[in-house]
Amino acid sequence: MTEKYEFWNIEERWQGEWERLESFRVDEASDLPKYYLLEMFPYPSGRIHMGHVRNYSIGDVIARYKRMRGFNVLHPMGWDAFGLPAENAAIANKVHPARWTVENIDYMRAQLKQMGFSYDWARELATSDASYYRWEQVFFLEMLKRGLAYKRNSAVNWCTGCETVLANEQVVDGRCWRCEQEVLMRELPQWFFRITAYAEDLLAGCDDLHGWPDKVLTMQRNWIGKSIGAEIRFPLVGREGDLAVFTTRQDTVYGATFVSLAAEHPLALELSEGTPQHGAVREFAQRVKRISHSRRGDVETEKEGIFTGSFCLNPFTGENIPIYLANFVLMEYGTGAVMAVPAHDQRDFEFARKYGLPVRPVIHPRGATLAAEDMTEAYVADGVMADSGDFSGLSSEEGRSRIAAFLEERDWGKGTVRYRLRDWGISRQRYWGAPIPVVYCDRCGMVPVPVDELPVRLPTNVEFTGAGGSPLANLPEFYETECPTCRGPARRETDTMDTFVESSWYFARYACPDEDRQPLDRKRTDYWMAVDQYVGGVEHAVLHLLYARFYTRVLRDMGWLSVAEPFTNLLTQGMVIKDGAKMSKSKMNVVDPDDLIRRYGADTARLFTLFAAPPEKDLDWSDQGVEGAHRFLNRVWRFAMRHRERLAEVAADSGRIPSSGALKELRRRLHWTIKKVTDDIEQRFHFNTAIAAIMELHNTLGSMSPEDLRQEDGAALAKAALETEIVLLAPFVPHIASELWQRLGHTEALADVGWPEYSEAALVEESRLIVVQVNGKLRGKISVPADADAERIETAALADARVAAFIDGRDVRRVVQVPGRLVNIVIE
RNA sequence: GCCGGGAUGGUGGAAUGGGUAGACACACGGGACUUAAAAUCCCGCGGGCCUCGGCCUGUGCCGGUUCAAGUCCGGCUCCCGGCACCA
Repeated sequence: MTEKYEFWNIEERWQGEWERLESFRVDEASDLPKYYLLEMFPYPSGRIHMGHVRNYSIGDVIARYKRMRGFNVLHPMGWDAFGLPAENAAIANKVHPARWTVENIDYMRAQLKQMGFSYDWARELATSDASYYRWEQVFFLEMLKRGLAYKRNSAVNWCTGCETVLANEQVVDGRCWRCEQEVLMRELPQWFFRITAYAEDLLAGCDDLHGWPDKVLTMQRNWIGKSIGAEIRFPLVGREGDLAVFTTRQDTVYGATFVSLAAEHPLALELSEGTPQHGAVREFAQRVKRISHSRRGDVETEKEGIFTGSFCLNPFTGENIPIYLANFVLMEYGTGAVMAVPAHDQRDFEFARKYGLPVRPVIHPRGATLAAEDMTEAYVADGVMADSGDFSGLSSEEGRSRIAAFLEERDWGKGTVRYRLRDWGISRQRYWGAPIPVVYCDRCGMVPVPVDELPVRLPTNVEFTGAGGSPLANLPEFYETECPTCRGPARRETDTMDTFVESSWYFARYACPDEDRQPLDRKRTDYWMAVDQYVGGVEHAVLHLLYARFYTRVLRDMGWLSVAEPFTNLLTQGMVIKDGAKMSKSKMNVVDPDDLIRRYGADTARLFTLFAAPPEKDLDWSDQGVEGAHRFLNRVWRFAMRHRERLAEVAADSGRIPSSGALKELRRRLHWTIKKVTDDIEQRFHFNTAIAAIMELHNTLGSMSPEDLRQEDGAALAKAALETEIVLLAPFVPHIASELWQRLGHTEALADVGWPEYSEAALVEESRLIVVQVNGKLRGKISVPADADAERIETAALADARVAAFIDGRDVRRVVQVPGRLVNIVIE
């Protein structure tokens, strides 16, 4: 009688074994080369979903594979534990965010253990622990000292209902996502990280990230958005001062017939002072300022503006040109003022036509001349400069560099570079986040909390009502404090940090999670960093991955790390799709990992998610596909159990060349499979084709004749094939593989077994199948000895009966050979 | 609008430096075992024609390069993702 595949017992037993033996615990005292594999840590939302199963299955294959290849593999797991959902749960269910978070972590940790992922649990961390965020407060103070953290007034989304700041993602159609009240823009003092100081470095660093997908690098480059151009100062008419504008098209400056300002521009109101339109200008500016950024940023919004009543001088043409406010000019980019060139910018063109401003073409396409009256849209391409003084006749490109030089010569401006990247706003008017460690004193102003008084802990006795803004701002026990400098009364900062700050350095903390005297232990981070392979969803292509790159540079400059780039290689996995849509509660298409584990086991769940698609593509969920994966594991199990006794009688041997043809084929396939699986994992993480290859090996093994199995050499080869198959399966389905390995009589842990080697010689076939084409079309197949030379193959091809029939006496013009594969006979 | 990525059987997907298109699996059809069902095993499975040995055709569409194109080049169509009034 053969025993059944009782996955529930097997999986529980091996998970217990790995835990008991601390099988995946690592330290720095190892002679093996290090390998740091990391998957993006989860937010403890309650339970794991299929996206997690996929992400962590992919990571676990790589971790287990690298271990078998002889690496000292760091594979940690933790929790991105601060964030809004905990607070919302507190409001809705009257559960404290800390308790909600801890309970979720406990449940999800158990789920991850049930999946059999090979984490070093000794390094587990949760970002909401003071033992984690205290170090973030240390970093903050250091950044403050270096001018990398600063506070300034900034326009924010303000929900009139909840009386709180909202992230851009929380504004839906200009309304609050939760209470649906109107969202307005409001100026509030906010904390920022000066990521823009690293814009050029972050951009240049992209060129060296050869292990990242091009798609992600492109997105990062676009996000940083470098523009090379010039700053030009337009002197104000009838008063002191000037207006600085930024342009990338200084070659069009002779066509600048007005200047447009953002509503937030410091001179916006001043310039209309004392003019009849002052009231109208004020009203316009206020109206525009209140519109949320998402709505103002809409291309469809009609271009609108108002004349300020003032003029400035275009220093190139000597003309006085009007100054307008315009709703499409952004204060955050450039200088908040643009020189308007209607003939060569589509927005300025529309604006000029609407308000009757002059359109003056100063760039002509090669071999043509533009006339303002005939233009129906702006000519935005490069061309030849005209009506541009001494610069006329130059190409746009040449003109740009000449004018930039000319600006500096005359001190009218200079060539300059601008980035779209903005400083990172990290203030959140929220409870469940890391407190920003500063206090405000009436006498001393803003004072950092001294390092030895850290951490500034989150208070626990908090009411969550969902109204009246941040709970911390309503808690005198928290914000009433004394000034560290003068010991007078002071008010504590009640903003907390964006949760993206925690996830910007957790990977470094995994190197030394128990370090309690300093944030990072340079010795240990130097050993483990950078992360050799990072795995996660592509949705983090910009935010998290850019913040982490920035923060790593900051930590390097502060001396905490030696590397500039945190992640050497990046694998972005696709989404899990069912019935044509991403799995989500609202779509009612969620498959719960718990159900899957209960019905089929973790190995089946892992196998299916790895087999159904290559990692970077979206994965189409299929219940029947899961069944299929489960059936395969059953087949492997039954085969091993059925032949266990026979195989125990022989020693595994795949070196010897067996007698029968079928066995020779099995031996060749065995070695080929090792090569195929190794290459698929090593070179491109294509686990689906690796698993397919193992299935093919199993199919060949399974169709072995009873006669071959009775033979000594047959049984020895079968044993080698089965054991190799189990070892190759180990990274994918570790429980069943471990169980079978043990049942086949091995005492050594499968995780410690080395990855199998293949023999190049064993791949060579005795005879090869050569495809014969006539004029590029498949006409026959011939079998030739492996060592046959080209001449012999050609002769054999021409002699093939079917091929001869197609040639049918016609002249052979040419014969093309692909060595060992194909012959193409070209006839007239 | 700009920047990426993609389109291959009924389905998910293979084909890695142009060289047998459809590996592996799912679904489906037929058969074996069974009193029956499930499970398992075997056979078939792009389309069309067929004298059953084959023949023609086929990788979104149109054209090109090549002895040879899913793969390279030019021009389209549609789908997905990101950014989006960035001066």
